[in-house]
Amino acid sequence: MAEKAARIEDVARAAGVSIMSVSRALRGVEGVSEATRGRITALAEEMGYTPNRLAGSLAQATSNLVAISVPTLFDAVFAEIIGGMRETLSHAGLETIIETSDYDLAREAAWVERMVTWSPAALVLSGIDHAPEVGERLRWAGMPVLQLWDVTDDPIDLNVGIDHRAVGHDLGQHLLRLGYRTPVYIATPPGRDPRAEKRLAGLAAAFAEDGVAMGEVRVSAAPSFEAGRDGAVRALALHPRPDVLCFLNDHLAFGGLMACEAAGVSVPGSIGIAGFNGLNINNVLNRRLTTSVTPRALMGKTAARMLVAAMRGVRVETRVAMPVRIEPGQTTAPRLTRNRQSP
Amino acid sequence: MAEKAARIEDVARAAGVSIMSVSRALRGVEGVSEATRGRITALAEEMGYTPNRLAGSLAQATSNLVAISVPTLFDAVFAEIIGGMRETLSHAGLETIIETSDYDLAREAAWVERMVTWSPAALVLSGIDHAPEVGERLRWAGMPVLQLWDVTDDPIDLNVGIDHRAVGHDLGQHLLRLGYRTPVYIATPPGRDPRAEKRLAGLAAAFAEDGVAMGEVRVSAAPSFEAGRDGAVRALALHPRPDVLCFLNDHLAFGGLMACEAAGVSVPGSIGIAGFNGLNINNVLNRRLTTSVTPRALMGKTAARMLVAAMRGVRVETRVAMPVRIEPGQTTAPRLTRNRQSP
DNA sequence: CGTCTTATTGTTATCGATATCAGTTGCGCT
DNA sequence: AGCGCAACTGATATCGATAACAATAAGACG
Repeated sequence: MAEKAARIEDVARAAGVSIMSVSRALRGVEGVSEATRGRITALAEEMGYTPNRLAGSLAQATSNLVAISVPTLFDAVFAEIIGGMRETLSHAGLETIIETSDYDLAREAAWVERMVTWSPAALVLSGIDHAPEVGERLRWAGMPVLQLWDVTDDPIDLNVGIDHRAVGHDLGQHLLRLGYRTPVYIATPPGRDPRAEKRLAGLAAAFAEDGVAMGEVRVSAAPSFEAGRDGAVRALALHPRPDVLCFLNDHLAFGGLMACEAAGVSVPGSIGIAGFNGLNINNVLNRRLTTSVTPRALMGKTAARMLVAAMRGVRVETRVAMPVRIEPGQTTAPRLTRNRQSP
Repeated sequence: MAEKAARIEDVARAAGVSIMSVSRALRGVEGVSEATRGRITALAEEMGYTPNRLAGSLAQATSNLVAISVPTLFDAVFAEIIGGMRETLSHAGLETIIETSDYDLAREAAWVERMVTWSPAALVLSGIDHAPEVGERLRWAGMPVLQLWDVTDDPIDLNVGIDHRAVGHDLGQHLLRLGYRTPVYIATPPGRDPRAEKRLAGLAAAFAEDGVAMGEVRVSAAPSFEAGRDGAVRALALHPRPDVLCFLNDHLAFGGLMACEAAGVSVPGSIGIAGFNGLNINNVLNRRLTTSVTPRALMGKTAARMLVAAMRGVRVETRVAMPVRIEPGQTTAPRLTRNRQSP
């Protein structure tokens, strides 16, 4: 029948001890003899007892929940970061509760407000740009807070990410070295993804250092394959025609690649294409995109480790900027010669 | 400073009423005059009071958490289903807590065991195949349970999904109609994804009904672009060479498409490619794959609505099988004529 | 052999809310 | 004026655990 779940009191009664002994025995806390601990553990197992987390968390004023906010799960990037965190966290007995903020800072702030009432063991936010009240609220909340994916000099608490501006700048220098001189940046409208704008700023700065101006094409709101395709179509119609298309990320870049192919524009023969993230779709493309490979799984793992350490009161390093490697497109080398000769 | 968060008692004291009045006022429960309710609400707002969910859930023996288990988040499919649920759930004031089981039934079972101690408002499982103890445990747990993505005649409670065997069967008939006679199924090893095996069963059955036998190629454990590519390479080496490659899903199918392209095998001129899911990568491909479009967002939304209704005690329909549409590859039509002429 | 540790176990208060039931108060009615 | 009922409001128990402290038992030691 619908037998009620066993409570700690039931186990205590069955074992003929007080509930405190059961509590101590099952948590592995000292204060019970090994003999009774064994007896209690066996009995609890047998009765199918699982402690009520709500009660336990309330009493301890802290739960085993790690609350994570990401902008979206549609982008494999955040799924991979979360995947990277997962093993370490679950190994430490922590559950993850995930929010997708859809790049909406107000929504993120409201979520933070709701989450703290769950007394999470730790809180993870994506990026370093938040609604003003968030930092204030969390700086003194008592739990470890980790800002992920972007880096800052003034983190709320812990911080693991990549320097998006530097990534953009590196890509710009890479493309300049290959001889590109008419770059266009293709992305969704600004205001949504601050990281993308930082990359653009770095990219534009790198080109500007060589006196090269960068064009911009902004497409529909959702960063999708289709957006990349549409952006590329519009970019190809520009005069003068760009010699390299820099996309917000690999998704858009792939859409752009397809558009170029459809338009009969050879890649990278007559136009270069650069993305961002190093998604594994690139591994099977016959014309690989130039991209910046972000260490997503490692970033997640590092973040999780820092969090677990911080929960235990250990705080070795609080800021980690991870390296990003530029992966050249498969056939970008030939351009170098050709362009050096005829700039 | 690190001022403690306001508790209900603080609000009560400030308003000069009992904590019960505050509780009633803020929950919108009847039993307080509109005058005092207004005063309390304003004061709570001003003091930045947010009720402690742990305490509230413990007292009510039910939380506002909806626990969702999916096999993986790397596959956009489950991210989209969750996305579809999200709006409806958050509108109803529910938080979602997500687990990725990595297709491991034991892990799913352990998670269920842990989750029920959080007194979730509802529980969502992916698929209908579970460890034996799971159904037993949940059938009498008191909370709504929804099985997602697959359908069954004997659900634990609620069920929304698609009939994978029928999907496979439909695809088989579709491909037969186009004249294909040497099909090969390319997938990861069996035992991991029961849905994929059901689709295969349906597919093979459809071909068998026309006396056509189907080949099978099994590749590395992770269902990735690379797996599809590798599978296609192996399939192309078979004798006789298959005339159509049916992949586990669109990811593998895309990898396969790239492999064919690289091998100079024209698609769909000399070989057909079929995937599953109707991911939007297909929208930008210059050679569209044949695929079965699964209504992922709608499925999520439907599931969420059924759950919310069930929580309110309303139980209109408990089983929903959603339609799946076959989307023909862009240029499969010509094959029809050609193959009919020379079978 | 009595006292002092130390290990083990139990008792009571607490976490921050909600449920239940017991007062109050005000008002309509006869 | 007296009565009854409804609308508010509050006091107390409860949810199922943990924290802090008290009590008991078992050795150690002089």
